[in-house]
Amino acid sequence: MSRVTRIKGVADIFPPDSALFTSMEAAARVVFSRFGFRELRTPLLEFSELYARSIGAETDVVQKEMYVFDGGKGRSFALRPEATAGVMRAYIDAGLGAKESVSRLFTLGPMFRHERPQLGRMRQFHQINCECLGSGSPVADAEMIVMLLQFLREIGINGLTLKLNSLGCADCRPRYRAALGAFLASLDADALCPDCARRAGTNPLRVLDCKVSACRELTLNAPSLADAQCSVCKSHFAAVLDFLRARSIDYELDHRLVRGLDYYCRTTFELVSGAIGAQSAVAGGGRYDGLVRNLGGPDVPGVGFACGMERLALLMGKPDAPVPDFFIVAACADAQKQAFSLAQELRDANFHGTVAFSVVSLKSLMRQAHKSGARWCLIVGQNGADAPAVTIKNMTDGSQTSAPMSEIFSLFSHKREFEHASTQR
RNA sequence: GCGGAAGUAGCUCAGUUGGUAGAGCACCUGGUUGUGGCCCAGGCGGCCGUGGGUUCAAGUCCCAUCUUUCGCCCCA
Repeated sequence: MSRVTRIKGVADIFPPDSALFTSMEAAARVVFSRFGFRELRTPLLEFSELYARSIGAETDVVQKEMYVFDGGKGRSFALRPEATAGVMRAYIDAGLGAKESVSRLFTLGPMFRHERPQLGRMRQFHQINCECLGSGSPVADAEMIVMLLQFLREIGINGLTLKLNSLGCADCRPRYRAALGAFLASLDADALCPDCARRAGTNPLRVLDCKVSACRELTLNAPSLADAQCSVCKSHFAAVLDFLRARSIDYELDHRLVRGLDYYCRTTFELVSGAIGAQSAVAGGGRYDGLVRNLGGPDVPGVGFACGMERLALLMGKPDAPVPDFFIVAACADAQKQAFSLAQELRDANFHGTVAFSVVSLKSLMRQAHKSGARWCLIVGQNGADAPAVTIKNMTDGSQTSAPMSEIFSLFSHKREFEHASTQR
């Protein structure tokens, strides 16, 4: 019989990693709610158009990486490749803009992109996402970054590099884009790498963060994005930096930090790690002031970020496996029913533990008990058939005591006394 | 879409210029033992990813193909 297989790029998350994901989600809920953020759960499925209009029809994410399929009635559906667009759609749908001046929302869950999988990059991956809609204030930008760092601290991740840049706004960025395009066109035709030669026409800003050293040298003399910005953008960015310095937050200005999603403007930021392989960006975000209006909603500004849970998990310490309170073995097949019932009584009293299923030798069962890591092993029905007795063995020091079945529950419930009594023997 | 590496026991991997398929862990049985742990012995377990080719003979050499993985690209 052929074996069923897993789709490439999707993962089964087993312990201990599943515990990492659970604790990440718990920490996100705790920290973000301190900042007044509420959890929003959006669908995994949206009309493809949503992403073309928000992320950008020409971006790699939309053109090459999105899972698109026929939704019937001539509509095209897509599995969400990121969360921001869906949150904007939900915000508009619910008319939140008319109900509150500022909306603070977070969402988390799986995203889907058809890429070649590698370390820290899956086709189904998981993100934690925060969006603050309704304020253009630099305080909102700074608060996002502060909140992100506090969340990371909460899950034990420190020492990431915060990179910052400003992309300008709808007024000044097109001017810069044109100037940069003209500069790139003035270079030798084959001076840039093939990718950049293509990008120079489609998205010249992306040439700035090409990793090929030749391209980087050529663009050293390119017009400066910072200089080209209007005074409003400049003072906005200066204010953001000011707030960060007020909290002694270290950052690096990186004028090559150009986000690949078209909707970003003004502040963009990224947190990178040198310890998790090639996919070093752990979190990224920025401001997207025109986005809601472009999707047919009110003209509200917004700022947000996303962080990749798989990449965070690579940076987190592995948690200790939970230690069960007890492990029960039946000394003979006749005792299985009593072992089964005793285990359930203990679980009703909030102990946690397991029963050995197998009917192999007692020696083998005891080996399993040791492997389980349980502090106590209860051996049922060992002392003859007449009186159902239970031997309680302390797995740490090997001491043991026997008692009738009827007394075991109270004995075990008062574990402290029992522990004390067992050391007396 | 493009590169590099790797597919052998349930798991981690050895396998010499081609010559009968190996170890450790895990599992089972027995022995030993005042921690039924540890330790010792034995047992169970393999279409050597798949399909072709060369050869008296292929895990080993050649070709194809699939899968996994690390990169490029892109992104979190």
